Amino acid sequence: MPELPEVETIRRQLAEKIIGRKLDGREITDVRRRAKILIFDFNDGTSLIFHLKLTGQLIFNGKSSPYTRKVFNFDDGSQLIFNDVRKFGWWKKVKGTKEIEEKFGPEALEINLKTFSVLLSKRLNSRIKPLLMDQKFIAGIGNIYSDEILFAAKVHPLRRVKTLGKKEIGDILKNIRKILKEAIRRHGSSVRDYFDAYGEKGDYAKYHKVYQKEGEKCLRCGAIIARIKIGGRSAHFCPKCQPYVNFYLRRG
DNA sequence: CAATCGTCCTGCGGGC
DNA sequence: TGCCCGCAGGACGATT
Repeated sequence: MPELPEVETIRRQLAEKIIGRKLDGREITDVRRRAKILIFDFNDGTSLIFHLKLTGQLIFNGKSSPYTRKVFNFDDGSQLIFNDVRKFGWWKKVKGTKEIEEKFGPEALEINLKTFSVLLSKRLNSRIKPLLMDQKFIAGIGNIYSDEILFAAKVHPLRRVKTLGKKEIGDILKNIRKILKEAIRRHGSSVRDYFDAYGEKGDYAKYHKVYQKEGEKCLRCGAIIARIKIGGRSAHFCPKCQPYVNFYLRRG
């Protein structure tokens, strides 16, 4: 479920609520995010890290439910509830976060065009959608936003990197920034289980243009949105706006 | 290096 | 109506 915009929304909300509060006597000094991982730093140098995977929720002063897997009790009586229907999510205490943070590629909202281009040039035979979702390549993008980004950039999800022109690479990066930022502004996409740290839904799903729009008309050209499987995952795209190109095109 | 598949787990919605 | 099957936003490891 949660991709970068959803985790970032939760991070911002929790930072406001829990920095300065204490868990078991240790004070929270910072709430950070790396890729889709949420990090609470404590004043003793330890950290508590979370991955929400598909259905995890972290709700401040929420009420517990049959899907509550953990309740974190702050010293002042407030609570943080971890719900997780499918139980794929996890949390753990660590002494430092360096090792974990180094596993990921650059943050999607921090990478510049030069770095992005250099990284792409090392993966010329990869298909673009799975690559954008590869956290070791670039961190924070999942299935929803990769579909939306590629639609906005007019790039077919199966295109191999070596067939992409400079303009297309620039358009992909521009839309990574644009779409992720807009989604953060809308508090993320509530497709099914996602709720923010206040237990409220994000608004961005209603701006999705291709994700879960199979059979609907493309808002840009009127063609019918298609869905295919790529490595077991659904990819949604407009076959007319995002034509499949299997050879190099010189495009400015 | 690239791609696919199985795996963790539960609920929901479509189709019959 | 009711049941069964396939599918779901993530990510890892094994295999080819």
